[in-house]
Amino acid sequence: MATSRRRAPVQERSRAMVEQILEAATRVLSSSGYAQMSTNRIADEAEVSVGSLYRYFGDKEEIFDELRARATDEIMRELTDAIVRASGQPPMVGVRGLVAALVGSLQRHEAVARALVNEMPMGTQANVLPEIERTLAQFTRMYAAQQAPHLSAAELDARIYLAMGITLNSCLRIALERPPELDEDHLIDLVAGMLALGLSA
Amino acid sequence: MATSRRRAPVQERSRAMVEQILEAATRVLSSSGYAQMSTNRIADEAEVSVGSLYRYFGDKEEIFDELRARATDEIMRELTDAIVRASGQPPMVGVRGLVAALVGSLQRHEAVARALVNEMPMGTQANVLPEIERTLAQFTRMYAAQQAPHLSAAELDARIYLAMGITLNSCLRIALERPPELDEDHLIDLVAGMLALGLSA
DNA sequence: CGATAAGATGAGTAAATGCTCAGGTTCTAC
DNA sequence: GTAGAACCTGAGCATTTACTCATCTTATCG
Repeated sequence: MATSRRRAPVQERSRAMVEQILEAATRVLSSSGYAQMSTNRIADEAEVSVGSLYRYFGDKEEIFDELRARATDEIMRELTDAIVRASGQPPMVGVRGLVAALVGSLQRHEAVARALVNEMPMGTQANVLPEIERTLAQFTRMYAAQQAPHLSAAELDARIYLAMGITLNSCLRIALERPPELDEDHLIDLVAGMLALGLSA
Repeated sequence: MATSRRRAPVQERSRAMVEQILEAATRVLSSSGYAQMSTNRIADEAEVSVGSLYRYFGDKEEIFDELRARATDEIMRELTDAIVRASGQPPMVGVRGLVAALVGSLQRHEAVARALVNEMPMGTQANVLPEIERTLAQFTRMYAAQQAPHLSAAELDARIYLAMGITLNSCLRIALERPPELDEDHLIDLVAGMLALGLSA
């Protein structure tokens, strides 16, 4: 096991420090991007020594991993909530709710989302946020099977593959870089509409 | 002008070296990604001294810029060809031709495309390959205005915004990371269909 | 040929980065 | 109170990176 030198904080003092470090990391990430997110810089920003940082994080990536894990958890929670709410509603309303939930979640985790999308080594958007994509794909498969039962399995796979990319990409763009003259709600409507049409037509 | 220390090669010898450097850079980029694409590594791979490299390229970015410029030029040429061919054909055939051309071009410039999408600092896919996106947007606007003249200007803007993201994202994914069990031509059909529908419906 | 420009070299520099460790402080439990 | 654990510090090491320059070689042309 312990391939990492990471220790778990046990006293309140150190638990607070871990939080400080993660907050500082988010700030650095947000303002300067992943490439500039060095351990020295994070320690500096957190007003903590590098040594302390390395007591609780085995290496640089573990810090980012923790940020990603936390963001993913929250997004997943909001997404599954949206899926539950969607199940009781007419198809289009449900899909729209999902898209809106995803956009909102990504906005609330801008720093991490941006880093994942723009600057992470190895990983087109397919490999980004894999947990989220899996959950989304599961819902999409169910939805498509219901709305378009005439499609073959291979056909379904192809459409889901495209729908995943389109959903993530569109939601990311709406959340992170929408030009102010375009209305957010309307863009969400359009995406939901295209997805519903593209999956079943 | 000369904010860069770059010299232009005048003898055959040095022109060949510049090519060697660019080829080596592509190889490094392809095998290890943008972050590992250091000047020392490129010089090593090209079997050329760092000093020589810096005689013809002001800094690291200029090397990548040259790769990008060359790739962009070729992709642009293929794209404008496809647009010309599209103009004589029925709408759906034209759109399909464009999508196919883009996928093919991106495949032929895998290393650069991958670097641009995955690892370049600052730039979601909207800002990637801006020249290409501009040309594509121009065509799309024309197409949509013809096929769906009833749409307001704002409505058109919103749809083009989404269509650009979807087109680039889908083409990149089809070109760079399509799972082998999904048929490329069929995916292209689906994308073209969704675009046509999404733009006018 | 001989002079000058173009080309090529690679050890070396300065800065940045990831990470360590010897040494000190604070907390906890008996 | 005191031993021992948990905690914290920051100078500094090893490595990597972008980039320079003194020095040498090759081409051009009158």
